[in-house]
Amino acid sequence: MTRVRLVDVAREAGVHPGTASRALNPAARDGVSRRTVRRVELVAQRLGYVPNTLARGLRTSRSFVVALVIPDITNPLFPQIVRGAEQVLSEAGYTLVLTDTNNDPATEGSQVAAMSARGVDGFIVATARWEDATLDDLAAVGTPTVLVNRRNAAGLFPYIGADDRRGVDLCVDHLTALGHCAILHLGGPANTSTARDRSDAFRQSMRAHGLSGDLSIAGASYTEQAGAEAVRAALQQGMDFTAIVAANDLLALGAAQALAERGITCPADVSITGYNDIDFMSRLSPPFTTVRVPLRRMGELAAQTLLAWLDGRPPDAATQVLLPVKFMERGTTARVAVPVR
Amino acid sequence: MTRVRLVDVAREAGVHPGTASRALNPAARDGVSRRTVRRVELVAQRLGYVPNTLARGLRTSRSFVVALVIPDITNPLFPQIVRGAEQVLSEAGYTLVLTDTNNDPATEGSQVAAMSARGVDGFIVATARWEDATLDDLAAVGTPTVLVNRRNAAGLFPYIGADDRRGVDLCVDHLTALGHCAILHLGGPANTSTARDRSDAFRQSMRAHGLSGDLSIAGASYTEQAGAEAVRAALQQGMDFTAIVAANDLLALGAAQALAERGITCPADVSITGYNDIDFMSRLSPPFTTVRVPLRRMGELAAQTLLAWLDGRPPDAATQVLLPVKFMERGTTARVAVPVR
DNA sequence: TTGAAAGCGCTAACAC
DNA sequence: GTGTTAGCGCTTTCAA
Repeated sequence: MTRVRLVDVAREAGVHPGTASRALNPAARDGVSRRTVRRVELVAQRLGYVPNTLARGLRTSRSFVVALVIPDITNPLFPQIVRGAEQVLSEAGYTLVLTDTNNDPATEGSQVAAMSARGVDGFIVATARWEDATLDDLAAVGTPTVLVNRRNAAGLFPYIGADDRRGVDLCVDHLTALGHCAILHLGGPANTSTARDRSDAFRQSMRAHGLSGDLSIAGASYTEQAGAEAVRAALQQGMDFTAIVAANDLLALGAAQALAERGITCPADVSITGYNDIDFMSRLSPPFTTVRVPLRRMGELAAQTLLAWLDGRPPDAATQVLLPVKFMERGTTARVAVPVR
Repeated sequence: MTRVRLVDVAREAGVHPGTASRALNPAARDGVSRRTVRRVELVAQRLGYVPNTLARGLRTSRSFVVALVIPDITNPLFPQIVRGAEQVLSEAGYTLVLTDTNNDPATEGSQVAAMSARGVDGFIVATARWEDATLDDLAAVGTPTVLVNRRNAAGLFPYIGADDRRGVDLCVDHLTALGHCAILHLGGPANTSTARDRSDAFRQSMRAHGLSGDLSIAGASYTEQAGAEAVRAALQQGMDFTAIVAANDLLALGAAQALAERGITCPADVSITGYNDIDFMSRLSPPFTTVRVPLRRMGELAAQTLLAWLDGRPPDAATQVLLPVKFMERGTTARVAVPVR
């Protein structure tokens, strides 16, 4: 693969490999005469020398590789995070390895192990579950790790997320202002912090409005299908509601679909709010009211936090960054015609 | 990072490191007694031994890493391809590094160089341009490389794509059957094979129907914005058409937007076909008629082709796989009320 | 300022 | 069958 080695450059430049190494390393260059540096650089350039990162890594035990662990790249939420992280990392000379765990904890564990064996310098994890053995292992070993999007119970790693408390507040405020009182919460899968945080926020928000926050169901995963199934079950049970606060856009889409199957239209009969504002939410039919989360920025910030750590500036373990969110009203939420009850 | 080394395992098991290495390597295990194998394996397990992939790679000059080069992960086209490739690769024990070139040839070149320095075993490239210096370099070095989605002029690498000739035929057939004669082609950026192939196909298809295939414009990139800009310019020039065959879904979306700005609605006034059938195309407002391309399958096949190569079964350089496509009529194409001209 | 030498953790050719 | 030895390409003490 890599043809030209450092030895070749050194021989050609008439210096010892050690010297050539120093000349080419910005950090060690000061101990080398300007003439030598220039000569070595010139030869390296002419020969097309490309340092072998593996060998360097073996010696320095730094690989300049960061692993990003995500649950499902086809969920439009994650490409934004990936993009933000990739940008920051590659600018800093790091390479990003992507692992898609397919939402499976076992896959996640083995992938993380494989990455560790590869000697990645650190992890950005977007798959955190509330109880997460993989993260516990990582914490035990002390591998630099930053959580993004989801956090875990242990709280041993810095976390870059969004202000879900506020996001859900905005949804509930908006719906109650439109006259809704019977609001159903369509939560995310248990064992994710996003489900917990948003569902807690929902309950508190409802109580602050003097309403019961107990009308609540949960999707088995953050997918349209799970959202549809949960709402179908709710309808079958005869739950009564005029609005739904979904914990995620895909769940909201599934909810709308389940309602449509029963001839219940949105927003005429039921108002729905989503969460995240993934691409296309604004142009679906009907367009979806949702909460915009700065996904890209989250990816960037996670990468920056990790880079600082790798650079010898470990973050306070308690670091919890909650980026501001924005309510995106798109007319999918309507005033209640006949307030229930 | 990796704490337990092979030496530790060997010492603990009372054998030489070389023996331990053989015992743990399925390929070399036959030259070792069953008892030794078992003992070494047991010790390795107990100590939690994880082989250092870097060191192994340095020695064997195989990294079991494959790089996937894509232009923009936030374009919904690519996560599908990534997913397919990732699945196949990780099942085969390979790790996937993702590089997002942000549609920039220079970035692409430097990223590929960085990956080469990392000693990746091969590349899957989804960013090919028709004239592509990076690919020429890769070909010169002989690095195993498979093209997916886009191919290049040189044709030195196997290519996994879709049957664009047929896909465009289906669009033109459909529109002409509805009475359209003045059909505009909204092509992709020059210097991509997809733009060339689809635009060639369009011209031929139109001629086969006895129509002129010369009504054609092109987007500067495969984005909504570029599509909108191109169509705005076309309208300003006073181009007359009743239908648009777009080279890509995002271009089609941009086209619809530009038309809407002028009060031209779709499909009432103008029919549009997209290409790729990215997620959500079916649920936009209006839903989009488009051509479904088996993106995920393309990723899988590209990965399989590369793996076979890395496994010593190099593909015929002329390998060009064109997977079948499917026309997705969604009512966004309407019969012409008053055929133009 | 530069050269010499050792070694990161592993594997593979060769010897016993 | 197993031990010995050499070395992948690089960096980094230690001497000179």
